[in-house]
Amino acid sequence: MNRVELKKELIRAGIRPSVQRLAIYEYVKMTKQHPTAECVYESLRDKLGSLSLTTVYNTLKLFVDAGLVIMLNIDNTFHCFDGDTHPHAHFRCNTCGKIYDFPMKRDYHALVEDAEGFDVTEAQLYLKGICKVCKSLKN
Amino acid sequence: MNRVELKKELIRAGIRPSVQRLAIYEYVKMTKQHPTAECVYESLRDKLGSLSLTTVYNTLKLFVDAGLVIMLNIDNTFHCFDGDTHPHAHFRCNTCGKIYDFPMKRDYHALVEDAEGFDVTEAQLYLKGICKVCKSLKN
DNA sequence: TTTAAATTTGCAATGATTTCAGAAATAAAG
DNA sequence: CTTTATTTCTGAAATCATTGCAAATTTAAA
Repeated sequence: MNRVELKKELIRAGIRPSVQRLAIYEYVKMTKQHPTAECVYESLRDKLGSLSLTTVYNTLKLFVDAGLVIMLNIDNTFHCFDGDTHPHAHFRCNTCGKIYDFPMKRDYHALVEDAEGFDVTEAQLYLKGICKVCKSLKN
Repeated sequence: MNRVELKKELIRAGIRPSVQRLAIYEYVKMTKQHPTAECVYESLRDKLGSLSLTTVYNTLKLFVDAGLVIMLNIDNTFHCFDGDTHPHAHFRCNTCGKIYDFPMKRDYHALVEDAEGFDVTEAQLYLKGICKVCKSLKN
């Protein structure tokens, strides 16, 4: 997806595409990582003339509220952001800290009983353990 | 489960059952709520002669590391604790903030693909939305 | 009882996140 | 092209759950 497309998405979501917002949106959508606000800030502060960490936080919150970006809470000490809003699980390696995307076979609805009367608007499946790489390094 | 049983559980887990530890363990195991550390502290400080918030944090961490208690990260601003270690999902109401337990039909393994080579030791399914009660209040 | 180890405590420090108020940029109206 | 209103950006300060630390207390063993 190119910058023009991304710009349209922001406008469609009712978000005015300022230079900073577009840059942040592009970064979050394009990276395969799951960056923190700090990470976004560090990556863009040079490319953009100026950028403040507060703006990054505000902007990411804006995106999350608009449903354009997902905020991950898999690590209790900080938040990560994921530009991929399709349903998928997240695995966090307890050794290296890396976060992996895992496809989900079924909708989370298939998992849960007794949800009658409840409006489930959001679901997160968090997995933790040891990743492939760290596991092979041990042997 | 009574205090004697709970005491045995702590000893079995290699945790010396001090007065504070046993009280905290009993509280977390018995309540149907999902209390925060602060909440545990407020509930027990009077019953126990003295108790410090630090002790509550330390003790809960001890229990979590021993696998006796689960730490929930469903709300990004604070942690809740759950004495029920059986696999189940958690629903957090965005309106009233209450956390509900949901039974899970299947193991989380049934959900995830491409987990070969990964050791998954922990899984949490977090659901968010509007609960039954808040939904009915709206109408 | 003495002694050493484990536990608890209170307070200070940490660090990610949020808030604030002013400055700058942008858009809309005249 | 101005003026005006609105939005956006910014750095600094504040917030708040959690942790670090060293002293005080309790427990267990000898």
